[in-house]
Amino acid sequence: MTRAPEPEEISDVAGLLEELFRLSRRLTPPGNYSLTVYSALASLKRHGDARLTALAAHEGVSQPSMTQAVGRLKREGLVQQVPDPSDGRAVLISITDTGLAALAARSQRRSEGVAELLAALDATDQHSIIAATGALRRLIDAVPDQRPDGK
Amino acid sequence: MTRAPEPEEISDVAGLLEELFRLSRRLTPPGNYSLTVYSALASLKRHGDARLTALAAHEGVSQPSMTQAVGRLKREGLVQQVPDPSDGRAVLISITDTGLAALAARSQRRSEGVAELLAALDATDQHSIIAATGALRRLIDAVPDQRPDGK
DNA sequence: TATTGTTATACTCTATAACTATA
DNA sequence: TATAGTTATAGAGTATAACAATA
Repeated sequence: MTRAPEPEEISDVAGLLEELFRLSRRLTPPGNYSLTVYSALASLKRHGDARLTALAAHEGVSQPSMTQAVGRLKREGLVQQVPDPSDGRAVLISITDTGLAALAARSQRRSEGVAELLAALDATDQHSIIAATGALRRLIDAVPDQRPDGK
Repeated sequence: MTRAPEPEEISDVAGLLEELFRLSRRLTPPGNYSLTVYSALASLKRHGDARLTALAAHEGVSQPSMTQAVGRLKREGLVQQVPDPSDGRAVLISITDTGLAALAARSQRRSEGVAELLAALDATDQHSIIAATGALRRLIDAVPDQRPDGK
């Protein structure tokens, strides 16, 4: 049980990740915020306040894209943007109570969708998925933040 | 080991799916085809020829969106589109050898990225992810195709 | 000079509505 | 009438390039 993953197992995982995107979209009704916007919001909740550049690097989008995403969140009161007292160039983005509530509502809806899907599986499958969530989260955390200029 | 999943476990899985999108984007260099385009292409390979409407329903996008996606794939020779002999209104989309090759090249690149990420995990995590791939694929297959009109 | 962030501009993806052709 | 698909149009998301302000 300590052998290294075989190439076929790795490509299985890679193919799976591709298909999971489809699932992720289906759990996101159109008309809501984009996946990126929510991902950024979730990141602010999980990791605390962040600079715009750091947020863009973490989400893997360009700085201007994040400027626009944050602009929208700001207009709708889900985040606040304050100047960084220690650096006149920088701004700090933080999630508001409204933002936390929006995130919670969305999580609730998504959980309901996932619960329905899980219910279609047998107990063995359910438990192997649940057993793998921690590992998958660590897999995601292994994704390095993008360097702004790709250097 | 046969108890039903608890609410917290379900929301863990749901939260994970949200974060997977970030990973998915990071595995997709910009400038390539969109995730949807590749998802449709993979679906054609896996399930065989399909009507445009069926493809749109399976991917969870509108019919016009799929018309455009297929149009692009057609222009670049990755799919073929032929009239359905049994129904003059319908068309059948099929993947070409060029399309299969493009899919294989992309899978190769993504597998390399996934291999790097997996290498950052310990053996226990690696194996719990690999052990869950079958179950996760069945979870995805449990997603119903979208009705064109949402009825 | 380098970094942080915004503005300008263009392209892709997506949706809804209106349309054509066939069942 | 209903269904399969396309065309028209608009809005969101994204990128690169050029810019302003600060370090």
